[in-house]
Amino acid sequence: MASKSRCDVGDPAGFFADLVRCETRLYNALNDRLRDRHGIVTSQFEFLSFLREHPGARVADLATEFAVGIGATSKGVDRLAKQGWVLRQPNPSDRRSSLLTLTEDGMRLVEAARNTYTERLAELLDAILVGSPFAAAAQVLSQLRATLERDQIGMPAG
Amino acid sequence: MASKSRCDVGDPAGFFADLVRCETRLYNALNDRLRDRHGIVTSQFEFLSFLREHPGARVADLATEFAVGIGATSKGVDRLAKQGWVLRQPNPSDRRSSLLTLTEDGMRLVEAARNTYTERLAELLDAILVGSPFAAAAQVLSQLRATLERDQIGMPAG
DNA sequence: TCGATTTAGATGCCACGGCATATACTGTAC
DNA sequence: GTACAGTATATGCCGTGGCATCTAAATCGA
Repeated sequence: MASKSRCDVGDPAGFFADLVRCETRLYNALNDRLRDRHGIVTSQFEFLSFLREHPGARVADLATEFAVGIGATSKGVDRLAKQGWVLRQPNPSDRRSSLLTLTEDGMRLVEAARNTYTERLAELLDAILVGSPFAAAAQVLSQLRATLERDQIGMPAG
Repeated sequence: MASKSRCDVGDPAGFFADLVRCETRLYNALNDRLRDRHGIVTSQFEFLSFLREHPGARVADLATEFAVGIGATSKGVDRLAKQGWVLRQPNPSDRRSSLLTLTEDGMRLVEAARNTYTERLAELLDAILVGSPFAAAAQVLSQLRATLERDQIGMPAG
């Protein structure tokens, strides 16, 4: 029902519908588990995780990575800072921006949450990982993502 | 970078990250185009489109389909009704619920928006549809979606 | 038939993102 | 150096969703 796959070109609408539904449900399921165990939601985990891998990143870097508006990103960082997980340090080479780093608490949190996240995600995707052309799907999504990012498609205004 | 694809099981986290990023950007891009041309956003188009294909559906049917809370769905339907696109008709066999249908205006709107939607989506996915194992990816997503829906994973509370 | 449970949906409060705008700083032209 | 365009981000207003709660109606049990 979902993907009718006409011969030439596939079914973009069906593909996209499946994409959105999967994303929604997986995101919700991860939210539940992360909130339950660590008191954060997936979007917060993603911010923290990015900062763990990119210490000293700026607000704009987060906004670009996640295709979220700068304003929303700024507010999100504010909330993480208010919880004592993220530190804004003045940027010596540009006083308009701050360099963001995880605090000790933030580091501990993201390490713990990462286990939960990885584990839950493996559970959720387990059924699909075996006996499916999973690698092909991963490659398609990876390539699609790269194209969208290269062309800056879907970046919000603010 | 995105999907490192270990041999045995793939990279669930990378797969999911790509999934979310693609969904975000495609959704944003469709929002822009639909808002510009028809004054609605993708979530509204999806509701209207579902009602076109399922006249007489109830609020709970929309909530289940889109994995959105019942409360939020009720409010969304309210807004569509306030615009004169959706009609709530009393359900003769259960007075707690209403049967939802599109008005004439709603039908005209969804027909027009569907062209925009399909066309823009084809543009966005065009690069990926050629020269990629697209069918395999579609199949993986379709199967994943079916599994998540069967197990009612990721349904919000309200 | 009547009370208890369940179900459908509506509503209130809150968190969060989009967008527009304001603010502070930077680089550039003169 | 000073005005001016550009950049980085912070803030305010609004729309929307989650969750908890409320009501009405259906269903179940004795």
